[in-house]
Amino acid sequence: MAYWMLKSEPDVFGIDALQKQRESIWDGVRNYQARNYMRAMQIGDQAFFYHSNCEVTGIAGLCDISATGVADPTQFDPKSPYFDAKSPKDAPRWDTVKVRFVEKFPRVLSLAELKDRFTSDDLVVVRKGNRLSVMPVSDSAAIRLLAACREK
DNA sequence: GCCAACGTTGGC
DNA sequence: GCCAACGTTGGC
Repeated sequence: MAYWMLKSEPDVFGIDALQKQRESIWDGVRNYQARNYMRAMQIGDQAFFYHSNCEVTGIAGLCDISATGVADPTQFDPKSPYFDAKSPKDAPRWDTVKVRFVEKFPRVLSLAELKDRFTSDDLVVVRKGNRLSVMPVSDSAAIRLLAACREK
């Protein structure tokens, strides 16, 4: 089982929304590196849920991957901001995964704390200028992260 | 294939 | 709102 980190703006879709819905398609990713990571995901992998662009940025919860190889429907929807006219219907350019809620942490582990406790080699998300919305997390970093996230 | 211009992300 | 970082686009 592998670990990942998924970034989202909580005003658009945050850990509370996922908890309510239980499961959701992770749509709207339009970056090839991020897509390639999603293509490498396996059912049962776990992903840290990171809140970006908000009051307290940091890790808010945990989810797992419940489906892989899902074509992102927004790429074919002309009304969607994520519409991609160049994506062939028979070979969708943007596929994604479904995620399931696992847990919400007692508090958000802030970016400042992450920078305190982890180096950019441990965790891509603390790297300055990092804009990737889907990132791998090594097993060893994931174990340490889980423990840190569950502290009160 | 290079690179400048431009748009977007995201922390602060 | 500012700005650094970075991806994409398009002219050449």
